[in-house]
This record gives sequence, structure tokens and C-alpha cells, in this order.
Amino acid sequence: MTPKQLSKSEENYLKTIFNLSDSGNKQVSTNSISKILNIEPASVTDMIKKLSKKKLLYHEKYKGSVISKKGTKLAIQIIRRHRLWEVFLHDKLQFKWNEIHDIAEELEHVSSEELINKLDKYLKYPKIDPHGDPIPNKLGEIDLIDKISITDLKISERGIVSRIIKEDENFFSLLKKLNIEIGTEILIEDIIDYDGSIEARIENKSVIISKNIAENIKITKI
Amino acid sequence: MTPKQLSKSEENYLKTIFNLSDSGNKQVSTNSISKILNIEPASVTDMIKKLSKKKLLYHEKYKGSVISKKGTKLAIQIIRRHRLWEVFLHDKLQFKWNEIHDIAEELEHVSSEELINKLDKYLKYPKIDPHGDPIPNKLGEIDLIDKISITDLKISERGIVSRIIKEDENFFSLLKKLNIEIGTEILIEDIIDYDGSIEARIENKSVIISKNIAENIKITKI
DNA sequence: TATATAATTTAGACAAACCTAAAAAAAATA
DNA sequence: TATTTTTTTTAGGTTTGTCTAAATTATATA
Repeated sequence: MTPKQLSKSEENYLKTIFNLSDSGNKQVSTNSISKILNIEPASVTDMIKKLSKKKLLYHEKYKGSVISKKGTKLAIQIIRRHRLWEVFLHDKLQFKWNEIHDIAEELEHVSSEELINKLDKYLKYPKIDPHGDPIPNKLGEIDLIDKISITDLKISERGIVSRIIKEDENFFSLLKKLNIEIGTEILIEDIIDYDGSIEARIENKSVIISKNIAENIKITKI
Repeated sequence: MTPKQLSKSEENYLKTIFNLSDSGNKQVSTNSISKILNIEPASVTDMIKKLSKKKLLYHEKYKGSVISKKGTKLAIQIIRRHRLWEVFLHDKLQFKWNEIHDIAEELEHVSSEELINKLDKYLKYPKIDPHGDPIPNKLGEIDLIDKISITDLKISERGIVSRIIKEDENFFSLLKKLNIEIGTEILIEDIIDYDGSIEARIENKSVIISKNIAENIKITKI
């Protein structure tokens, strides 16, 4: 059997499921996929059946889906393409780091192996993309990186922003307002008991960051 | 009305029709489109109706289609994208000139204006692609170039290959066998009356080229 | 633990972009 | 010009990926 190409849709589902399952084996709910892809749960169920038939994931009715080894392998390749294109868009074409996601989202579905490997070479085998996310190599191996986010710091600890998890415009413009980007130094001044908000010092100004936002900003402790 | 995005299919039809109509106003038959796209004539008729409704072309039943001004504008933008990607693939990623077409065929459908304009800038506003075809600028203007092909030369005249019209693998490998690429010098030694074949000298060897092939190789007279 | 609520699946529809077979129109040829 | 051949269109289907509404199962809550 030829390893048959996936459709754009199938690729998007696979990538989403992989991301939701925390790079691996965790069960993913139909609803969570639906929310991320903006597709009705009923349609998600259909696609899950299809991917399940292709052995890209395992599905137990009313319970959830677990991506398979084969599915993981493919998902990682899609993520590799996405992140390499992001590097290209940012480093070569001079796009701002918050403009690259949507375009990479389209480029990632152009599925020539050779194209991606040559692009990788041209970019000198980058290890991370402009958001700080690690780029899988040709074999699908990923460098493990910092899993600490702002919420893991205690009062008076410092970190350097290394990675932004969420990738939507609203979030990006918020970060801009807060003066946060990859490389920004953050000092935790206070943690507000009431709702977990964090008071932090960024570029000599104090700002309040909600817990939810803070969780989506990964850092390297210093 | 928002200028609504075209689908990949619609873009492919439009580009094909534009090319078939010799960059302009000539009428194009349903069958000729069918042959190039490898899609049944009945399906082509369907799509023609659709494009006609969108005013991208004019269609008279059983007669043929003429691309509209609006359609032309869009087709030129698609061709611009295609050729810029070809330059990128060839010059930056070091693909061979006969490998780039199929990949560019996919990349051309990624439709961010800004992406294409930045790519254009990055490539330093190239005027021709690796096949010798002219690249429309941002405004859709195209440099007119040589319209002479090998068949326009007389015996003992010389030309330099400037452009290859056909873009399929078989044709490319034939050219390779004949030692023909952009820049190759060709001397016409004889024209065979019987079928219009051409005997030519290329890199000090005599070869026979069929009329059909010769028509697809554009040259600059020297 | 019974019931209300939420999540998931099933059933049935629809648009896009194809297809095949047959009908209709145009073009070529005898 | 009459007839054959070719081209184009129409009619009716299929697949992919989506939808809505209703039914089913799981979860949360009183």
C-alpha cells in the first residue's frame, strides 16, 4: 500500500489532536477539537471515524481519542513544516513574529518532503521557531525544552520568555501591549491569591497578568 | 462585496484559460481546457458556468470562453505567484530547473498578497523565472519578451534558448537528452519538408527535433 | 441516587468538484 | 448538402467535508 497523502483537513485534525494531547498519549475530547478548529462536534465525530479507520488514532465511543504512533509521526512532520516556514517568514522575509502563524498554516500543507528538507538546509537546520517552539528534525526527533511557565515562578524569581503557546491575534496584541516577546525578562513581584493573577515587572513597569495568560508564556528561569 | 477568495480549482482553471488564450482575448475551447487539466469536458462545462457567473469569463454555449478583464487580472496574479516561487525554489533552495514546476504549482495557491510581495523583494524583483518566462510585477504588468521559437529560424540561422513553454516531466527529460537548456546555442542545419522537423546543431552534435517540440522552445536570434 | 445538564453520536442534507452516459449542436467530410 | 464525426452540454451520481436537529451516553448536581 502506498502511504497515501492526507488531505488538508485530515492534516489539520491530526495536528490539533497531537497538540491537544500534550505531544502524546493523552485522551482528547471531541469538543476540544471542535473548539480549536471551529468545526461542529458532529463533523469532528465524522472525521475521527475516518482517521480511526486509517489507524491514525484510536477512538472509544463517547470517551475520546488517542493519537496512534503512525498519527504522531505524521503530526510531527506537519508541525515540522509549519515551524520551518515560520522561520523562513520571520528570518528571511522579515515578517513580524505575530504575523507568521496564519501564512505558515497554509504553507504547511504543501507536502513535498524534498522541499522541506531543502528549506531546512537553507535555513541552516534551526532548532526553534520564532515563537520559541522546537522544530522536529527530519527523523521526527524533537529537542525537549522548557516546560516552565510564568505561573511556575515564585515571588521575586526571574525568567526570560522563551516560548508563546497560544497563537491567535488577540493574544499577540495583548502581549505587545504588555511589552512581552521572546527574550523579555520578567520578575515576579506578587501573586494574587484571589484568582492567581501575577504582578510582574517587565521593562521597569509593573503589570498584572491573569493566570490564564501567564500559563501560556513559557520561560527559562534565571 | 468582499472580493471573495477563489478556490484552488477555480485558480487552476483561470490560469489555464489565460494561458490557452495566448495571454488575452482569444476564445478557448472546453476541450482544450479539459486536456490540460486532465478533467472531463463535462466537468469543465460546470466550472465554466461557475466562473461565468462570477464574471471572470464570458461563455457562449457551444462556442467557447473568453477570459474577462477581472479574470485576466486574477490569472496574472496567480502566474506571478507561480513564477516567483519557481525563482525561490531554483535560486535559493537549489532545485533543478526541471523539478520546480510541480512544487510551485502548489505554492501558488497560498494567497497572501503580503507574502508574495515580500518574497518578490527578497528575490530582488526578478524579471524572469528559471524557464525564461516573464514575472508580472505587483501591478500585473508583464515585460513582453521574445515570441520567436526555433521554427521561426531559417536554415543556417542561430538562436539562444530563452524560454521553454511546456512544463511536463517527459518534455524536460527529452530536452535533457538533447542537451537543451536556457542559454544553449542552436544552429539550424536543415528543415525537413516532409513534416517540418528540424535538423539542428547543439553543442557540436547534430540532432533532429520534431516540429512540435521546436515550437515549444523559444529563442533569441543571434 | 435521581435528575438535569453537557458531551457525543446518529441521521439526514448540502455544496464543491469531480465522474459517466446520453443528448444536442457544430464541424468535417463524402 | 447530407451524413458522419467531434465537441459540448445536460442529467444524474459520487466523495469529501461540512452543517443542523434529534437521539444517546456520560457527567454534574440537587
